[in-house]
Amino acid sequence: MSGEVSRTYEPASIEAKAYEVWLEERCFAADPAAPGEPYCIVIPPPNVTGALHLGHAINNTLQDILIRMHRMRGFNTLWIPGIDHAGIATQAVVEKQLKEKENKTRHDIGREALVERIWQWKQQFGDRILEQLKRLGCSCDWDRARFTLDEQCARAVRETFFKLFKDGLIYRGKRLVNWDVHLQTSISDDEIYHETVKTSLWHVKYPIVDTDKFMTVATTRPETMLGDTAVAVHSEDSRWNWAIGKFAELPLTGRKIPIIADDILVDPKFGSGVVKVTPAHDPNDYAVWQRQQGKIEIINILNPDGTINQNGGKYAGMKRDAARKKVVEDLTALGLLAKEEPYETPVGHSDRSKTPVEPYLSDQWFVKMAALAEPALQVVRDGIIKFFPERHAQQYLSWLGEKRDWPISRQLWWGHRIPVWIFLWKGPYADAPSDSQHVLMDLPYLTPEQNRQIAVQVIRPGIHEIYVGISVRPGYPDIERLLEEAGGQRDPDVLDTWFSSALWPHSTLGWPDDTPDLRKWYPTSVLVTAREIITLWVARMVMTGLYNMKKVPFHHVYIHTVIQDGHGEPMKKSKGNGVDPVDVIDTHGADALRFTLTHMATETQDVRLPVKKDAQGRNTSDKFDIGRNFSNKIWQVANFFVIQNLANPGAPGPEPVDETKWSLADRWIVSRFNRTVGEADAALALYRFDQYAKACYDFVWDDFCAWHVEASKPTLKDPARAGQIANVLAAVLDGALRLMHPIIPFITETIWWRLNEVRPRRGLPGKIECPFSKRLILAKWPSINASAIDEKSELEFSRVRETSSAIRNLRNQYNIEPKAQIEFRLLPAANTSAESIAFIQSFTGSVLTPIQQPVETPSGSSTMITPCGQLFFHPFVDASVEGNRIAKRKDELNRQIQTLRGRLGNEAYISKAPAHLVQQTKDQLAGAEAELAKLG
RNA sequence: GGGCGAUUAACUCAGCGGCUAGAGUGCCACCCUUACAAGGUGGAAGUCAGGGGUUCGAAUCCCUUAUCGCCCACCA
Repeated sequence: MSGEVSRTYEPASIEAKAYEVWLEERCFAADPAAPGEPYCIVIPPPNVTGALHLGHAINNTLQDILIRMHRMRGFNTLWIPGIDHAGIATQAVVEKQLKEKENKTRHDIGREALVERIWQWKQQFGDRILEQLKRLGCSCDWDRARFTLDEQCARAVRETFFKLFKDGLIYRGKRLVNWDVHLQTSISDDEIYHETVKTSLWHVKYPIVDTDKFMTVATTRPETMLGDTAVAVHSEDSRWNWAIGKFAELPLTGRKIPIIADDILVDPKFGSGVVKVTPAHDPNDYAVWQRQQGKIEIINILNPDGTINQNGGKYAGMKRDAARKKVVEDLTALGLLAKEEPYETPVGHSDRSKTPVEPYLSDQWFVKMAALAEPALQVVRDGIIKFFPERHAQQYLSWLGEKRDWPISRQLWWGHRIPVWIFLWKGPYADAPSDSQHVLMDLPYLTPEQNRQIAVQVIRPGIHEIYVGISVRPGYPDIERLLEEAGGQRDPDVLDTWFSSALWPHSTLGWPDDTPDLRKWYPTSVLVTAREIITLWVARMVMTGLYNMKKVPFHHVYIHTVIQDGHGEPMKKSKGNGVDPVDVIDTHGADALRFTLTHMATETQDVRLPVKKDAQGRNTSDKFDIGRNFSNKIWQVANFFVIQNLANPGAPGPEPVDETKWSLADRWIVSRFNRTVGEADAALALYRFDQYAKACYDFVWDDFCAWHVEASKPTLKDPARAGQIANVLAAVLDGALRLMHPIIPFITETIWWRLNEVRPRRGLPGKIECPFSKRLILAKWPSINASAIDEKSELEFSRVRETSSAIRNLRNQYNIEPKAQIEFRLLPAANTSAESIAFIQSFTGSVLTPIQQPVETPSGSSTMITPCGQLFFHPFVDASVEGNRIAKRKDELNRQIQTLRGRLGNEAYISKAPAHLVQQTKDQLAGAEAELAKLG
C-alpha cells in the first residue's frame, strides 16, 4: 500500500489527479433545483489583458475557501468564473502589436478588422487565465464561465442602457477628456504619466475696459488665451474685487470677457491674484464654467490633431508650439507681455505616444448619479450590505456621496457599442424640445409597435443644429436597420468597461431573463475584492443591482490584503512586478501557495513578498516554504503514521469506541480538535482567513504531530489499547482533513481517498463525527461537540507539556545524548496523576521515581521546580552548569518578584484594578517566592 | 492638499487596555530517535517608528512628527 505513495510530498503528482476527479464527477457544477440554501460568489473578472499575478491568487484562493466551506456545510453553492474585456487596456495591447508587427494603425485596417483581431487575442489569453485558476484549484462552475463582452452580457448592457435612457438617467454632455493629439484618441487617467518640463511662466497684461488699468495674469500656456472666456479674481481681494462685473479686453482677439469672482479657483495669496479662465482647455477652468452656469462662454480652439481651429482667428492651422511662439511675439510687440520667467511644471504625457496630452472638450454620454446613488448609500448605511473590515464602508460612502455623474462613453472600438442612433432634428426650431430632454415622439417610418421599442432624447451640440438620439431596446435589429436607412448614424463610441462589469452579479445569472439561476442565487452572498476598486466597481454594482433587480447584489463585501513586491509596491500588471502563481505552484505546490497566501490574509496590513528567481527562471519566494513545509508535515503524518498504523498487517481491526480506554492524551486531543473547529468557524464568520489558517496549523503541527502522535506511539504497541488509539487517530485525521480542505484541497482530498480505503468507517460518536463520503470535497463540515470539551484534561496535559519541556531544556544544557535515559526523583504536585508521569517519562526519555518527602540536595545534586512537581537529580550534575542554571533562574524570579511587589505596593492598583487580577498577582508572587525558597 | 490604513525580532506578519510581547523564516547548539532533515529538541534575538498625553496599568486609547501604501483632489 505505502509503496504507491511517494515518500516525500510531491504536489505535482497529486494535484492534477485530484482536480481531474472533481471535474469528472462534476463536483463544481451547480444546479438551481438542488436542495440547500443558496450560496453564490461571482468572481471579480480579471482583465483579459494579462496573466494573473499573486494578487489574483489570493483573491481567488479566499473565494475558493468560502465556496468549498459552504459546499461542505450543505449549501447549494455556485461560483461563477469570468473575464473582463478591459476596453482601453486590451485595445491598446492589440494596437501596439499591430504597429510593431505590421506597422499599421487601427485606421489602416478599420473597425471590424481590429475588433476581429482583438477577439482572436482574447481567445488565446482568456484561456490562459482560466487555466491559471484551475491550477490554483478553484472550484468554479466552468460551464457557467462568462465574458463581459459575450452575448448575454451584451443583452444585459443593452437592456440597462435602454432603461436608463428611457428614464432620462442618461444624457449627452460636454466633458474634458485627455486627448492624445498624436494618436488622436482619448486616453484614460491611468495612461497618463507626469513629467516635469522646463518652460516659462508668461505674465500677460489684460486691459480693463473703461479704465486705464491692466490686470496681469500668469500662464504657462499663452496660446490658450485665444480660448479665454473670463478672468477670475477672489471676491475678498481688495486689489481686484472692485473690478468684478466689469470686462477685460482679451489681447490679440479684442474680445471682451467678463471679470468674475471665483473663490475656489483663485488663491489671492498666489501670484497676481488674477486667473485667466479657459474652460475648454483646462480642467479647473472647466469646473468654473460649470459653476458659472451659462454666465460665461466656452470656446474650443483646437482641432483633433492639436492644431488651432477657426476659433483661433489668424492663428488657425498652426500647431500648438508654433502658436505659442507667435502669440508671445505678438504680445511682446503690443507691449502687453509684462514678464517672462523660467518655470518648471509637471505636464501630463500619454503613456502610449509619449507626447503631451491635451485637455479636449468633447461630447460624451453620462449617467446621472443623484437618483441612483441615494439608494446605494442607504443600503450600506442601513447595514443591508456590510463591509469587512468595516472601515472600508467609509470610502464607499464618501465617494458615492459626491454623486458625480458617471461618464460612460469611450472613444474606442473594443467594447459594447453605444446603442444610440443620432439624427438631425427636422422639425421647426420653435417646437424643439429643450436640451437633454427626454421626449415622447413617434417616428413616422416605424410601426406603433416598433415605436414602443425606442426612446428618444434631444441632444444639442450646437446653437443652430439640433440632434436627437434614439435608443433601441435590445433584440430589434430591424428597427436599427430602419433608423440607419432613415439617415440615423450609430454613435461610434463604446461604453466604459465598468458599465458591463457593474451588471456582473445579475448578468452572469441570466438577467435580463428571469432564469432559475437568477431566482436561486440572486442576491449573491459575498463579494471578495481589493480595496482599489471599491468605488469603480463595488459602488456601481450596488447601484445597477438596485436599479435593475430592486435588490442588493450581495450582502457582504470582503476587502482583502494587497500583495506587494519586496519594495512595498503593489503587484500590478502595469508595473510589470507581478508574479505568476503558476511559478509558485511549480516550485512549492498549489496547496502551499494557497496556505501561505491565506495565512497572510490579515485584516489591516498589506503584505510584502520579496521575490527571487530560481535556477529555472521562475519567480518564487522562500515565504511559501511555510505552506510547503506544512503540506509535507501533513503528508508524512497522515500517510506514514496514521494510515500506516491503521493498515499494518498486525494493526488492530476496527473495534467499537470505548472511551474508558482512552488516555489523557486522547481526551485532550479530542477536546483540542473541537476547540479548533470553534476557532475556525469564528474566524471564517468574520472573514479572518489568517486566523483560520493559523488554527489549522497549530492544531496539526503542535497539538497533533508534536504531542498526540508522540503520546500514541507507546500505546499503539499495547494490544489492549491499540484499537482505541487507532479509533482516535483515524477520527482526528478525518476531522482535520475536513477542516483544512478549503485551504489545501489537493493534499487533503488525496489523503482522504487512502483513509477511505484503510478505514472507511470511523468516528467517535458524540465527540468527532465522521460520516462517510467518497470525496472530501463533498464531505460534511466538522461540527463542534460540546461534550468533547474537557477542560480538566486540557489543564493536566498542558502541565505535562510544560514539565516535559523543562526536562528537555535541562537535557540540552547538560548535552545529554538523546538516547541516554536520565533519572529523577519526583515529589509530585497535587493533581499529578501516574498517567501524567508516564507521559513525561516517554516524552523526555527519563525515569521519574515518585517520592513522598523532599530530599536533601547535597553538592553534586540539584533540584528543579515544574508544574508537575519538584524534581531531584544528581548523576549528571556539573557544578558550573548547575550554578549558572540556578543563578539565572533566581535572577528571573527576583526580577519577577520585584515587579509583582511593586504592583501590589501600589494602592491605586489594589483599589482600582479588577479583583481577579489583584488575586492573580498575589498568587504569582507567592509562587515565585516559594520557588525561590526551594532553590535555596 | 483631503480621507483611510500601516510602522512590533535580521525578514514576513500576529497581538489592539491587564500573564515575563508571539508565530513562521533566518541564526546558534545538539540530533539522520522506527511519520517527517521540507524534520526533532533546546536557545539567542524586540526602548513595540520618534515625541507628548490619558490611565492603577499603554504595543494597544488620544494628540503630534516622520516615513510608506491605497483612494480622491492637484494650483494659474
